[in-house]
Amino acid sequence: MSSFDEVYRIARAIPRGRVTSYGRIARMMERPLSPKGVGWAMSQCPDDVPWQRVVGAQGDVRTDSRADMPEGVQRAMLEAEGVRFDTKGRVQMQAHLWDPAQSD
DNA sequence: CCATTGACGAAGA
DNA sequence: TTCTTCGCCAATG
Repeated sequence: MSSFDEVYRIARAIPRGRVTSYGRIARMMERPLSPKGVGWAMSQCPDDVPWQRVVGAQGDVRTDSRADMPEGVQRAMLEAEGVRFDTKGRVQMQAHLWDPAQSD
């Protein structure tokens, strides 16, 4: 299994309404990638991966910088599954961070 | 092989 | 709290 496949396997396990960060995924791996490595993998993930549930360590939406992706899409998708944002436009990590131990 | 560019993140000012 | 700087690592030309 390649490192990228492991990134996708972990991302697919994130439940609806929960989020995690690039760096956390990096550390969950058997052979850790750098956070940027995970970001690169996510930039070309398969369609069945819930990419919107992966945000920056402080809850930042990072996909708005991409020209091929309309701004606001990630936030809209997350809000549609119940994720709340703070006044600065960041995900309320305290409330939505995914804890694999609970897995729900 | 070298330089540059990311869907990053921690540390310091 | 916001802004810079720097390390990280895979991909691309």
